[in-house]
Amino acid sequence: LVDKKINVNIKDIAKFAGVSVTTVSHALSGKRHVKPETKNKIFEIIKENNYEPNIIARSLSTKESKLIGIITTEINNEGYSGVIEGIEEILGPLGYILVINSSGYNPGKDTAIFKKMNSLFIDCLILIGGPIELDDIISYNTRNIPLILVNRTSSNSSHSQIVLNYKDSIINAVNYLHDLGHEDIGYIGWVKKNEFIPEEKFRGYLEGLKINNLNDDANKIFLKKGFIDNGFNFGYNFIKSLIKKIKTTERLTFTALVCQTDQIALGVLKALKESSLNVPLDISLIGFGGIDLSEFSDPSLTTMSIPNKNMGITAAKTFLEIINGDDKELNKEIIVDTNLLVRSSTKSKEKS
Amino acid sequence: LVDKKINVNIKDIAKFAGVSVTTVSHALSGKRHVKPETKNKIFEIIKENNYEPNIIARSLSTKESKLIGIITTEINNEGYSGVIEGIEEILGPLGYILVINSSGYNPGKDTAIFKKMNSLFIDCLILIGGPIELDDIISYNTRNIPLILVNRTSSNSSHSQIVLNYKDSIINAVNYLHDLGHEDIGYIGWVKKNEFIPEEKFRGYLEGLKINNLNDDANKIFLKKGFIDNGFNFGYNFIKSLIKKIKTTERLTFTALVCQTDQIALGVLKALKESSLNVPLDISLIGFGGIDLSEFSDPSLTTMSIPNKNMGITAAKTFLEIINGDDKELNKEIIVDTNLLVRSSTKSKEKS
DNA sequence: CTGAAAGCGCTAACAA
DNA sequence: TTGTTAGCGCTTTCAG
Repeated sequence: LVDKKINVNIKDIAKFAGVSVTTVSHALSGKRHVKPETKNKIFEIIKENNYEPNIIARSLSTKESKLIGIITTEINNEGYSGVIEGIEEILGPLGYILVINSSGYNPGKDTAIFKKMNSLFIDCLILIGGPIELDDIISYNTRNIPLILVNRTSSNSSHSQIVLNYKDSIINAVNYLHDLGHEDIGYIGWVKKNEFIPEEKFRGYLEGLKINNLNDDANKIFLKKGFIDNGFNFGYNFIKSLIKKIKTTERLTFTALVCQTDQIALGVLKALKESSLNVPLDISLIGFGGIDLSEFSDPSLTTMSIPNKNMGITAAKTFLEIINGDDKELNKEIIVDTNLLVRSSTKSKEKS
Repeated sequence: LVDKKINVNIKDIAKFAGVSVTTVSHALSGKRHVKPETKNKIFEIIKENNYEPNIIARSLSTKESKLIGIITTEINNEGYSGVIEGIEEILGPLGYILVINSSGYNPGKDTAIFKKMNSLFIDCLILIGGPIELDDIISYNTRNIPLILVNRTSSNSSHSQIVLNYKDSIINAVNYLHDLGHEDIGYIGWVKKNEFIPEEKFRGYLEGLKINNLNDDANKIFLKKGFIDNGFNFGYNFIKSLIKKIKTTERLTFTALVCQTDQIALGVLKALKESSLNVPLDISLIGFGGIDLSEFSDPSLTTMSIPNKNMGITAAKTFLEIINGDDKELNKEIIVDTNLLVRSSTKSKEKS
């Protein structure tokens, strides 16, 4: 199907300009001086013929590609596409092209993708989300390109990472609720082995309680063991069955609830409303993420917002620093903070 | 920085196996018979050495790449990343890798990106969103790869397209509102020269009125000329100033409003609520898109939902049909329908 | 059933 | 300031 007929190539340009391919190559790259007149003529001919250097051939020769590999657990994820947007904002204008594949949550899939991308001579691999395990990928990194993790951590140290301060973020959330006068602060979420982020958030909750001289109480902690694939439903169903169980709504063990994600918070919100519980009058709710949705729910959600696009920008800049910098430091770690967005799902608890 | 040290290559494998590179190549591609024992030995050695064929070198030779180029106006767009998700779901398991760049709304940028991607020997270009203009891209398609448009149309015919039935969708929306008893159905949105989709939607509105024997009334049509960069704000501000102008809310010219996008609808909704107008009691609202947000607003939004992921899946399958099919048809057109999602922002108008 | 060798379009070492 | 040429890792024609 595809025609084998090719575009005009460097040899053609050289011929038209009456110079050697080397000269054309150097006129293009600027890696050695070319007489201005020659250069001008070459560029003229390039323009005339709409010549575009062949990236593939160049890469085969240089083992570099101006390609940025991105492996993400899911592409259709507001936060992750925000990160990608940030990466592209910085690297796009510099001529980089993004090569993207998603690994789902299948173990080993990311490694398989990376092997392929490696053979594309990508200049950098950015991993967005995913498990702690990274050894395989590192072992296949035969060209020692920079590895940058976003929303993903690893015990291994031969990579850089842009990481949210999950623990402190949740501590801030607890502080904020306590400042509002809440003493009975609950937590809803999930944890899973080898999933760093949920664990870290929960740790923040416990630490936040301690800091505020509050006791952790199993009756206020709703922690599912294992992965949740739909936060909305999880939050919604959880509250529904909780309320069913306690029959009378008087007996809720908490006046404020820290939700591991905005999605969970929104599900919780919906269920509470359906049970005629008012947010924030009866229950204060705080989410995590700052997804678009959180602004438009009713009431709008107070949340710890993640600067996704900025994290992408930071990842891109980190890459540039690594390849341009003097130190060639390969394992930078950059901590990013969330912002507390105070909206309408939290309220001070005055009556006691 | 990057080590020039390379991976094990086909020559190494050939040497280890005691055969020629040709044989290894053919064992891999299956394009000519290789003695089973030889084949087994080759695969054994490949496995032992974690050999991964170099895509770059292969592409340079074959002018094909197993790369799918995607150019989109914006990557961080719920609908578009839904499309991309669908594409990847089909093509990922087949070994394709996505190469993505966004053009913003800069004229000509898509062409520049395509020239680059073309030199990467992408096997297919999928364009998600963007203007009608396509001639430049087509003229640079020197390898005659399939061009597939999603959420984008063009007068040119040397491409395939997956296109929503915008007009009929809006007609359905109008029908639905009329069935609910509404006679005063308004429209809010924008149009712009060379932007097919907004125009087509508006046309659907006018046609819907006609079908239902309703008159189009300039007082019910709120159409901004020119691009809107924030639908929420547009809808919100528009209603705010409208209500300010008419002073008394009694004099709204419509009892139901067709909104060009969900974003606009949500902005309108917010403004109406702030003016103590009840949706759907006072005003019925219908959106377009079916974005996540639309489900969680209060009231939840009745909307014509776009099957984004399915459109991506359809685009991917169209590509496969083109390259595998017998007819090699290069200009398929596939029409996709929206679904009317009846939720809580619309209500029958009984009193008159 | 298998190999040798040319060639894809570019870069860069070496030479001038 | 410029050119010659080998080579990147693969596919494929032609020849056995």
